[in-house]
Amino acid sequence: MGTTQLETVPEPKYWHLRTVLSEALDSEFAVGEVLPNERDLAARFGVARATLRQALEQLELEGRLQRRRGVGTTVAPPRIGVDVGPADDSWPGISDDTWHTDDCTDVTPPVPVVRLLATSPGAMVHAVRRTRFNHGQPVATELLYVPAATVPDAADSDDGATRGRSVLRELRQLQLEGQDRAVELGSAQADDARQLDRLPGAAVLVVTTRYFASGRTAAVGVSTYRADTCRLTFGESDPVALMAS
Amino acid sequence: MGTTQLETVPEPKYWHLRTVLSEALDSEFAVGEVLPNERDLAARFGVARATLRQALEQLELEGRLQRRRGVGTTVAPPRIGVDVGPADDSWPGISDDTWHTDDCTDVTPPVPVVRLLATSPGAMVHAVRRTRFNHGQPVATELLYVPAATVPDAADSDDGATRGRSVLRELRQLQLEGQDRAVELGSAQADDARQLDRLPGAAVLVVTTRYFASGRTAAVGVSTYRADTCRLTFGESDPVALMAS
DNA sequence: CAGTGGTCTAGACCACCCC
DNA sequence: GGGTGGTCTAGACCACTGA
Repeated sequence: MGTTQLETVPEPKYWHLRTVLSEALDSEFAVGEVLPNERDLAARFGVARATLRQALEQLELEGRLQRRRGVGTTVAPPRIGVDVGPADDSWPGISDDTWHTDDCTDVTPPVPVVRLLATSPGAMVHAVRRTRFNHGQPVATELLYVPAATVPDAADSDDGATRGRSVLRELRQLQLEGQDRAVELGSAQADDARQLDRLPGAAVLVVTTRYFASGRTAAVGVSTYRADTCRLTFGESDPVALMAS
Repeated sequence: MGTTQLETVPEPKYWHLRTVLSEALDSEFAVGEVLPNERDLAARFGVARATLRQALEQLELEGRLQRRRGVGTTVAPPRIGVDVGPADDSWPGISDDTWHTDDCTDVTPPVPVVRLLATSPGAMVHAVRRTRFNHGQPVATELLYVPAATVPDAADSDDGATRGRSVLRELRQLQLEGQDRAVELGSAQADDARQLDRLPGAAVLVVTTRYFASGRTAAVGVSTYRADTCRLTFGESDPVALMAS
């Protein structure tokens, strides 16, 4: 990549740097290739390391770069499209092996979830923790909140994962009447970050799903997707359009 | 909080700061209230200003804070939910006054859009630029790419906005056969940033919509939503569930 | 004008990975 | 080990806002 001069314009240096690097990535680097380290790059562009890092952070947020401590900065592959319904797999993860059930505990859900579930404050619900994999990499973690009233027959096994699967099995026996979703930006808490192989505070897309059954909100799922590597897709709203490549 | 780890893991200062500030926002501040300036806050917590800013950036990304140069840092209101279909308003913005048509030009669309439209590379298409408002504030900008073949009768007016409305009118006369969407994280380019009253590089949610008609992709919309203030909602997939508050 | 957040610098040390 | 990115500091100056 050429060491272009940074002319003095009203444009911030880090932003100009981002553009220059972005173009270099397009033309001179292959996916997976390792970039020079930050100190060298900063010297090459004649800026402080902090300024260079601002540009790299932008590019990482955009899914162009992947940085790993102790390893280096590499060119990221294009984002993977992960389907986030609403599709045929009405209940969460039915007929799908992309989700792995990790655990199930009984908790008092956070306030926003209580509002969606319309349970009484302080009431305990099942919380099934799952991880979604794609090409062997974890792309999302999820907490599925299921009031005990929704799944009266769920087994009370000792093993959390087994118990979680039992809750899910019960769920699928219900007639799903509808669902709705919301997507917003968040930052990964410590535990989510660890599961997603990211640092705390990493940008994530939070998908909140409400599942309706028996005329009320039967469950609420809060899924946390890596924002750098994922593009959330919402399937065709009409089956006609399946031909487009 | 009782559960201490066996070995106290060194949590980054900025992350701890984020947590402390977040709790303070919950308990001691009202929406719209102005925080102390960054230099004072940094001194109060005994950290460098850059470290404090890292914490503030997190909170701003999460939609908890709003910072404006020359003014100060204020407590942000809860995110507004903006509907992003697929709803009855099948074609973009039909029966909706939340969108304002700004302009219409003929361009050769960027490569990803060309791929979605399946037009020949280098072919010109109409590009309608619109802005979405919510409570008087701009929340999104959009570029709607419409191949000339889709809207043969669109007026060739001089005024860009009039021309854009003409293209949209033509669109709505077509039978919409379906649409699909994708959501991903991006950073605002200079012009989008200006329209959204943000700085370049601000985090945005990019919604890409394909509209299908006449057995092919009739239009592609690329909408850019402010990630700090918006929660994208996807309407009920079944009308049964309209009772939940 | 004074005060705010935004940008930038030149260092330092730490946590992690791999050889 | 030596090399990487991650955190942190203590300054400086700039761009913008509003009185």
